[in-house]
Amino acid sequence: MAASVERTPSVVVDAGAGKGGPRGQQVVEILRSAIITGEYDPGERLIEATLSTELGTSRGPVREALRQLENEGLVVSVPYRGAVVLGVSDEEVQDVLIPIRLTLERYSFAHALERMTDADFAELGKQVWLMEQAAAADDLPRLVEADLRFHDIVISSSGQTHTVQIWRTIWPRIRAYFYRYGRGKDLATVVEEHRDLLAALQTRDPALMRAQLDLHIAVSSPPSDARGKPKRSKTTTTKLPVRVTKAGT
Amino acid sequence: MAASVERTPSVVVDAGAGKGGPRGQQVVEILRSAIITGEYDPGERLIEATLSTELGTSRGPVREALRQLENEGLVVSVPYRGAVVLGVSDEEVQDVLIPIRLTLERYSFAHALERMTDADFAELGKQVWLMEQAAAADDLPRLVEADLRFHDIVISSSGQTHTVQIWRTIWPRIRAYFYRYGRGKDLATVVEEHRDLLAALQTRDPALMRAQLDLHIAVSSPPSDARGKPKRSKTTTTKLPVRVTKAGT
DNA sequence: ATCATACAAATTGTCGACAATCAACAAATG
DNA sequence: CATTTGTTGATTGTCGACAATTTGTATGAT
Repeated sequence: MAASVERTPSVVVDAGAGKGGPRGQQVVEILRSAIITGEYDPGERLIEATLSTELGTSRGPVREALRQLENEGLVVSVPYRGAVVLGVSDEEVQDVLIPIRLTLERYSFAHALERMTDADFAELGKQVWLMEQAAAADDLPRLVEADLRFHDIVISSSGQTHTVQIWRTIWPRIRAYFYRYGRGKDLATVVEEHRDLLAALQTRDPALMRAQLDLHIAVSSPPSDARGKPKRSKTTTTKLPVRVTKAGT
Repeated sequence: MAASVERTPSVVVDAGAGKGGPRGQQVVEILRSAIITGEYDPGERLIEATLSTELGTSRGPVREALRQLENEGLVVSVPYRGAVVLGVSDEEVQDVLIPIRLTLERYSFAHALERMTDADFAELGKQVWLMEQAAAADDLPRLVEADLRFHDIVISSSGQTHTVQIWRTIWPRIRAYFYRYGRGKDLATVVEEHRDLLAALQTRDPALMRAQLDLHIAVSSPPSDARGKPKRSKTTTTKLPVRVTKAGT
C-alpha cells in the first residue's frame, strides 16, 4: 500500500541539501534517499514529468537520475513504460550482495592499508563516534548511515577504480535492506567491531586486518547453500504489474 | 597511441545492427562493442557532440549511452569534463571481478536448474557449437563472445533480478579483458568445459552442477592473496591525460 | 456477451537551442 | 620574473517542444 498522502521529496533541488554539482546529481541523491527510507514503496511507479515538476527541474536531469538509480538496483525501467521502485529479496541479499560486498572489502582494505592518511583515520574515528551516538539512541537508520560511510571511506581511499565503482552500485541496496530489517547483531556490537576495524587499519598489518574484517562481515553471510529452501522471501520482491497478455506469445 | 585514422563506429544507428528499441540503446551497443574490441583505447576522450554527429543522432541518446557505459566500468566521466575510456588492471580482474563473477554464477546456476526449459538448453547447445567453431578457427574474440553469451543465458533465466542486473554491469569488463589477453586455458578446453556445464544443467542435480561450475571458473581465480606483489599490471590502468601545465614536457 | 478494431490519453524518447562550467592562454600587475 | 586576473574556446548541463510508443477505453461486429 503506497501511502496516498502527498509525498514530495522534501526539497526543491536548490534548497535543503544544498550540495554542489549538476542538478541531476542532486536529484539522484534526493530520490535515492527517498527510496531507501521507504518514502517510495517497491512497485510504485516513478513518472518523469511528475518528479520533474515536484523537484523544480526539467525532465532531463530526472531522466539521468532514474538511470543512475536503475544501476544501483533501486528501480527498474523498461523502454516506453517507465520506472518502478524495486525491492530486494532476503535470499539475494544473503547469497549475492553480502558475498560480493565481502569480496570488495577484502580487496579494498588490503590496498587501503598502505594508502590511508591520518586525516582519513580521523574521519573514520568520526564515523565510529557517530555510530556510538546512534547506538546509544537506538537509532538504526543513523547507525546504518555511519556504518556504510565508514566502509565507503576505506574503499574510496583504496584507489581501485572498478572496486570503488562496483561498491557504489552495491551499497544502496544493502543500505535499503539494513534500513528496514537491521542485521543479526545488536547495535553496540556493531560499533565495537568498527572500532576494532579502525585499530587494525592503523597497525597496517595485512594479516590482522584480514582477520578483523572477516570477523566483522562473516556472521552475516553463511557459507552459501546452508540456508534452506522454505525461505519465503518475506521481503518485497517487487510485484511488477504482471501483464496477462493472453496465451503465450 | 590512439590510432589517428578516421574511426567512425561502423554504423549510423539505423543501418547495420538493425536491432530494435530506442536510439540510446543502440548507441550503447555500438560504443560498448567499439570499446571492447579496442577500437577506442583507454585514456581516449569521448566527446558527446562528436559521437552524436558520427552516429547520426542527437546528444541526448549519446549522453545516456555514456552513463550506461560508465556503470559498466568501460568509461569514467567527471562533471563538466567529459568521459574517457577506462582500462582494467590485471590485479583487479583476478581479485575482484572474477570472484564476483563466481558468486553471481553459483547463485544463478543453482536457481536456473529448476527453471530452464528445453528451448534454453537448445540455445546453450548452439553457443557450445559456436565455441567449437571458434576454437577450431583459433578465433579468440568469437569464442569469448559465445562463452559470455552462454553464461548470460543461464544467468538471465535464473530470474534473480539483482543478480542479473549486477552481471550486466560486470561482464563487459571481463569480456574486454579476455578479448585482449585470452585466459589461462587453451580454447579446446574451454569448449569442453562448457559442454560439461550444459550436461550438468540437464541433470538438474545441484551438487553436480556446483562441482562442475567451480571446476570451470576456479582455475582463473587463485584463492586470493596467493598472487604476489611484483605484479606490475601490464594491463591498461588507464592513463588519464596527465596535465602538464608548464615545466615537464 | 465476446472478441476485434480504432481511437484517445498518458508517458517516454528525441531533438535543437541556450546556459553554465572548465582549461588554457594572454595580459596586466607586483 | 612570478603571480594574478581577465578572456576565449571547447564541452558538458539544462531546458522546452515535439515525435514515437504503449496502455486503456470505447465502439462495432459476430
